[in-house]
Amino acid sequence: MPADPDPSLRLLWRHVTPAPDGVPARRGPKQKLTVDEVVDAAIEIADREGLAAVSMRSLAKQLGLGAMSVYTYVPSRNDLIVLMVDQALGRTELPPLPDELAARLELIARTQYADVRAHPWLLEVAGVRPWLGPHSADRYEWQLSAVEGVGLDDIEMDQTVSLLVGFATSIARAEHQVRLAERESGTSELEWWEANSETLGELMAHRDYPIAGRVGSAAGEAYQAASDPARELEYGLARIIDGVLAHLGRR
Amino acid sequence: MPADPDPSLRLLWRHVTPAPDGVPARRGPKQKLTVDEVVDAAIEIADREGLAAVSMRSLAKQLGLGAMSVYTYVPSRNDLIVLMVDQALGRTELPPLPDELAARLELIARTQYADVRAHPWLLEVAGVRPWLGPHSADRYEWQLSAVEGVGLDDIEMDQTVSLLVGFATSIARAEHQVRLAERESGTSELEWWEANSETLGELMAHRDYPIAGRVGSAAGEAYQAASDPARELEYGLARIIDGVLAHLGRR
DNA sequence: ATTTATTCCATACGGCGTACGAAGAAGTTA
DNA sequence: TAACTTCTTCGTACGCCGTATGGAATAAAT
Repeated sequence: MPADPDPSLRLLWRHVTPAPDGVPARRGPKQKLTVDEVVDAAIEIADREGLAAVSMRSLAKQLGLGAMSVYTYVPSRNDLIVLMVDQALGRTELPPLPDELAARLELIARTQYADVRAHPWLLEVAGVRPWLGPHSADRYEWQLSAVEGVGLDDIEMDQTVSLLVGFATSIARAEHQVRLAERESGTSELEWWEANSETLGELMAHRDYPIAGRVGSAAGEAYQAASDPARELEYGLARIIDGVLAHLGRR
Repeated sequence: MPADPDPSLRLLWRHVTPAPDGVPARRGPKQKLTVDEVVDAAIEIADREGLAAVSMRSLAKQLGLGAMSVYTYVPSRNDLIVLMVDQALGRTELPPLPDELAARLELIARTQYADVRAHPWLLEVAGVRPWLGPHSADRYEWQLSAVEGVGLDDIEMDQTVSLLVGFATSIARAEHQVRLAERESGTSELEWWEANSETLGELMAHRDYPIAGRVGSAAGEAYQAASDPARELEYGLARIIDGVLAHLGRR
């Protein structure tokens, strides 16, 4: 006998299941809001101030509810986050797939990158079950369809999609870490460097970093910053696509 | 006039700087412990129970101190985490570099993967400044030396290292997410699937997922789990290395 | 009209990081 | 030696957090 199913699953798929039974006819007072409105409000806060700012109390205030009333819409904060993820993914329409395989691979990565940049708090989600909501499922189907029929076996299709998505996410994450640190500390990256580069140089002078020193300053000059995510995306994507195409060509 | 330098910087490099001035001769009572002992204890907790379990109170208890006494060693929890990162990275000796370029690229990724698996809480670190401690600097120098003199320009060297490290990290992260969810929810991945696969199947039946359905079950059979990080690492790494070599061959 | 299920919410509990200030220890100075 | 200064240790407290509990109001079912 399996344990009870996760309650958030039915909540996730609430829009695709028809009415659960003939007439629901709930008893008590009508709810003031819908689950969608609650989740949208949470997404709005997270977009603006990060996932940490989505507390049950702040969300309740935004909705004009008492703190505990949120729990009549959503069983817990973790479940709320699961709903936020799927709802946020549902906001972007999946673009049509181009004819060229390379362009399709690129599109998988760029779509992921764009979505994660639109909702950077997606990168802060941790400790919840892998998202298996309708919009994530739609997206996975779309991603797989981009590599269907090109000569990859089923496992390789999954791995290729993972590779592209994982890479795009890791670029966005590096970028996000900087913003997060800026928000937490209250000082911008530039201010931090101005305040600390002298000290850092003095400390590092006790050791020898010939290559890192040369590469670091070349990168600093080229980027006018410590890193340039956009260029890293271009470079890595080009290498990965080449690698996948070479793999197929070898068949 | 730049702002004051970050105090955690001097703490990070405390072992490579010589004595700050002739004789330190601090006044008050001697400290019972050293910063290294404090950071080691924090790493021990994090290795065992995750970064969230490293609270100032739990750490103090482990050290036999009052909660606030920890602040005489370390200015804040965030600074502690910065020290933990660099100290943990210093635990692994950087292996010698092989002769073959492909093997060197592989080693960069595998070393990163192994370290992050040894200290999974590294993946939970967020909102702190990019680590610029002595051990991270050593590692960056080592990584760059693996791609030095192979025909990449300085920027590409940095990007190649980023690509490999980012990819290895993203694999480890996918793996860690599962463990984290297991710890948070108290149910294993297998239990969750047994409890929910039926419900999930019923919900997904309302939509059509032809490719995802086929690929998902193929992957499930091959992996005996929802995913297989080890194989994803092999696959992705092979593609990336091919891509980088092709890039060089084109010169 | 009564019962029952449901919403909304006030209160409270045990956690968190850390600001503040008191007590005592170990150097420096008179 | 005595007074002063600086530093460590730590108890207390503040304002956050997620959420358990239970009471009042509401609407459907009986």
